[in-house]
Amino acid sequence: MPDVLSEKFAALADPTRRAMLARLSQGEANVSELAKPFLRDMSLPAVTKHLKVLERAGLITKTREAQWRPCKLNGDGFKDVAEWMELYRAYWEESLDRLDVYLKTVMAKKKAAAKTTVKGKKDGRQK
Amino acid sequence: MPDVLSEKFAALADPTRRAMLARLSQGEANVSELAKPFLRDMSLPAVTKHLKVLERAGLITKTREAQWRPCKLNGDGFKDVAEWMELYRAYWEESLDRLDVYLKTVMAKKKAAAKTTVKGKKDGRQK
DNA sequence: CATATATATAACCAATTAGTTAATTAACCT
DNA sequence: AGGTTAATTAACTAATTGGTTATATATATG
Repeated sequence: MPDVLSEKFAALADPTRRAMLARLSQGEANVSELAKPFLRDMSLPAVTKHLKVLERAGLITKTREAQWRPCKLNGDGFKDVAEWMELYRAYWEESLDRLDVYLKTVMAKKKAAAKTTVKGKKDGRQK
Repeated sequence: MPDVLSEKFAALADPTRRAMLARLSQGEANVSELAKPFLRDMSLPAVTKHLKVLERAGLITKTREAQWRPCKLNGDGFKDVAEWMELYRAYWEESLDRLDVYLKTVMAKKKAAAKTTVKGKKDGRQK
């Protein structure tokens, strides 16, 4: 992988790894703790590999404590991803606005329909 | 790819595709317009493939207009990615805070050092 | 209809990924 | 020293990715 950002996005493109991040957002955990929810689906070496991907991407840090390897989220590592996302905020918020507008129109129509119905016209056709 | 979010992150994990999104954030463009900056590095079918990845991930939409295929950003498609990122905002902002605190301490120390120097004590040692 | 332009598909290939099992390292505990 | 627990490394495999070239489709135009 050439650039940092691609490496991070690639690391995030896996539900197991995202679940691990979610777990780590609750606090530090060592490898076997992190592995536990996944050992039905995959082996421990697979978990080790996933953690290595997250570590190399700079999204977590792994330290040593006796035979354990406590991992924690590296908040700093999320910054450039977040920053990249910011570039597109306008676009998804715009579409939130559009949704908002759409919902308002729908509601307005429903209200109007309800009103006419109440008034006895009962012609609820749209369009 | 199983889940939507993984598909989106995977789509974003490529600098060519991110560049295409950047281009589309400036406005609609058809395939050959989008391809132009990359034709030194790759063929047109490669570009088509990248666009398909972005389209399947729901990050762009492609329409038809005669023999052209105008593409545009699908703002809506960014929402769930942004939403996922939000879950971690606290963590990267926390580390922004830590940086901020760190910088403030450094600055405070520098100022203090400068002050004592001005007062003629010229003992600028730190720590 | 013939041709040019814009784009997509097919068939293929090399590199990477996500997993496996088996073996290895490291640290602790009697 | 010997055993147990925690984690990693090695060697392998199947599936996916990102690219290729050659071919095909679709639309506009002379």
